[in-house]
Amino acid sequence: MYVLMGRHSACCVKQKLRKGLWSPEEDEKLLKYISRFGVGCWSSVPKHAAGLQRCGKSCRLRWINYLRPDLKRGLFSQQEEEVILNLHQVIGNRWAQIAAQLPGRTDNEIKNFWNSCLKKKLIKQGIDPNTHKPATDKDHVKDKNIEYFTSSSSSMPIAAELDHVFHFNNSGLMLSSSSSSMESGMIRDTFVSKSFCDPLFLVEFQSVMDPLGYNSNLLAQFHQTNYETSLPNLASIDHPNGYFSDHSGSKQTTNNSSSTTNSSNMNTSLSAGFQHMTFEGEMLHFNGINVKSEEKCVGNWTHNMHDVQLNNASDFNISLHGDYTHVFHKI
DNA sequence: AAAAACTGCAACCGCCAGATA
DNA sequence: CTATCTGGCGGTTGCAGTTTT
Repeated sequence: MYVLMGRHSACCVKQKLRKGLWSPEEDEKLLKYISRFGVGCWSSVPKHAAGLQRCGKSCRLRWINYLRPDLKRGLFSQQEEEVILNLHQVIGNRWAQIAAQLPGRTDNEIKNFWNSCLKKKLIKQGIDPNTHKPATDKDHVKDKNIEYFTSSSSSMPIAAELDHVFHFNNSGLMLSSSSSSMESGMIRDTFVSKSFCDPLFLVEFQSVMDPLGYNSNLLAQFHQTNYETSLPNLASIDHPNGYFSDHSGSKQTTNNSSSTTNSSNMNTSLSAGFQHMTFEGEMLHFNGINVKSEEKCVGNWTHNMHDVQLNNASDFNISLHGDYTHVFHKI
């Protein structure tokens, strides 16, 4: 007989298992089972957990969303909220991946928080929660340097790319940059790959965000360039988790000397997308050149665009919190 | 005070991909 | 190679508690 696998309702009906809210007794039975057999084969739970009339799928969910000892619970902090907002802007409703960046939070919890709170908050602020752009501003986003892409296979929001997109590999180091000719699907695939889930890449946007989630400094900077007609999508500026863009490939002629296209001259462009991140490693790849930090980079970086300065043709500094400077050398 | 509307959240649904037989 | 099994994920539902009318 054909059984629709993976269908919770079908298996529950077939096995005459309980549904609905879990009782404390059931929780206890599940905990007992897990402490004895560990987390693993959920389908065997109903067999081995004495008296627990729940299907494996239900048990798994209960454990992940409620019983797991490392769950944080409680209200989301401002920092967590910002992480969610920024990640959602870039990767959309990929709750599991967002949850991977927030220790102690579950995808379900984040999803609920988004649907019940954050979404409404954005709408209230006149921001389309799908695109993270002003709700009335749907048609303006297009110029030669900014391309927005949409997904044909999911409800992911629009994200933006500029001329270069940088990636990290699984060990947390940046691997390569990609030009704007890159297929948008490739960008997304890269971005949502395993490296993205690396906890080392926890990104926090806490220092210079305005309440809308946009960095007003960056916004201003952005408008100083030739992008006057386009409101920057945060995704194009503050790419979290080892992903950021610059606009070095554009033919800009602003009075800002830092906005030229020379690969060694990357301060403004770099900082525009490189604002606050956590990563580990020494080797990075910026703007088509390899750079090596003077020391191993571990921990959070918080800086704003003004803290990045070019020393000479091959070195640049990033000041951390204004009192510590991280030096990079071209190699 | 009672009913209606709203809200938050736990849990279910159904699809999918990878593993295994 | 195909069918089956399993776990994972995002979308959705339904319930209980709270707020509003």
